[in-house]
Amino acid sequence: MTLSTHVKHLPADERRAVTIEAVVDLAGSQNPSEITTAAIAKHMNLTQGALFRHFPTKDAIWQAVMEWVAERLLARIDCAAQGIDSPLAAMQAMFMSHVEFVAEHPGVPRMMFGELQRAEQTAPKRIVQSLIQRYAERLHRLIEAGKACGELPADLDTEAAAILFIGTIQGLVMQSLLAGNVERIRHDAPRVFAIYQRGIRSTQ
Amino acid sequence: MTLSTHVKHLPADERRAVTIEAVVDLAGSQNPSEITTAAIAKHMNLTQGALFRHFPTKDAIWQAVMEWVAERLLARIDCAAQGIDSPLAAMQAMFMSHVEFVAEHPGVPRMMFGELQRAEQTAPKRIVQSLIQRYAERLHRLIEAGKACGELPADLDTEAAAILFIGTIQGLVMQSLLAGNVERIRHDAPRVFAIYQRGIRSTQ
DNA sequence: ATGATAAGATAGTAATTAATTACTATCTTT
DNA sequence: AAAGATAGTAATTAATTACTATCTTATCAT
Repeated sequence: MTLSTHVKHLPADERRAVTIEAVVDLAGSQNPSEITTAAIAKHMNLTQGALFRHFPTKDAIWQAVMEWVAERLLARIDCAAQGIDSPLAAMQAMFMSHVEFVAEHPGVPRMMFGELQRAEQTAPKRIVQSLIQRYAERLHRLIEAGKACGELPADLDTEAAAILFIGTIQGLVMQSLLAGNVERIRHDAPRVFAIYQRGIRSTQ
Repeated sequence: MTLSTHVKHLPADERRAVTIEAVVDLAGSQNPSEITTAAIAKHMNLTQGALFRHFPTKDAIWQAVMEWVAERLLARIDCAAQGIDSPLAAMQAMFMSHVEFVAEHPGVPRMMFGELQRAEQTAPKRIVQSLIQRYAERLHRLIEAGKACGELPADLDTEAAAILFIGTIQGLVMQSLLAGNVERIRHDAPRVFAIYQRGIRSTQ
């Protein structure tokens, strides 16, 4: 009975999880700002109105999605960097795991960029801001550690290096949007990171 | 009389120019995908319906805006690089003039990114794609010239270097969206470019 | 001056959107 | 097995959207 394909009537928390999954999925193939509640519902075989049994507003859906993204992305990069002694190697592991995350969920960076663009200070926008801040903190710490152990030059501009780290991934995303090909990200990432790495390592 | 502040009843081509200006302006302070024809008209002291005297559809407005952007941006970077013998110095001049353009019109990179995100192949999206392709061509030529004259290492990954060049600017834009401060771009640009430059110059 | 015409205002339309409603089906607990 | 709680449906709402039809006004060549 429970094994039957009758997957309607999910418990509320599962339904919310499925909703988040649907939004992340949709954002991978269409402009996040054009995702309607009707489209979300259709993608998960539900009626549009039923969504509002689980979320009070559409903004609350976006909030839940961005919370999911923030939690998962930070967990991924933390896990990737864990146990790596060399700060530079840890940064590379962070970069690659971030890129892998983006390749699995290409809608993620577009959703984040889309939220940042909003003029009003909405809840989802604040979540993205805090995510990027926490991300930058991790980078700052690693870069400073790299200076301390001599892997990175002491006069390296920490803030600029962090900005460029994130921008590098944005560049890869833009390239994949241009080519209409998500797979490219995985292919280009090591090549682009190699240049970034030389940029922060080289003295003078 | 013509000197009076009564600037209603503009000739059609001037009205179109003012419309483009209004859209570029609005995109600097709000999500481009949320710019309505009513908002455009209000920003230029016109009624919403009057816009359609000069553009057949809203998409035609975006098309005109993106044509304006493509023309101006390419002209700016071409002008900046002109007469500079050193390819590396020319790239730096391109970068700085691009950043200056973005700082003057912060809506531009967001409009471009927004257009690229659209799933359908619209006219404005095609214009953006062609703009970035032409941009990348110029970068490829400069990088190859840099290799030829010995300013850049022969084994530098040209394509990756071009991707990173554009991504670097995207990173600056994202930072300004985070901080809600456009001025930051001008301040951060030289610092970030310095790292990029070391990345493409350094061998191994 | 005056009439032709280009440009703008006003007041619509149809379609789409997020959200709400009344009602029904299903699960869970006693 | 009855009863209450939870989840879903289908239809409808008000607001917003791009776009249009009709009337009015300004501009300019003659």
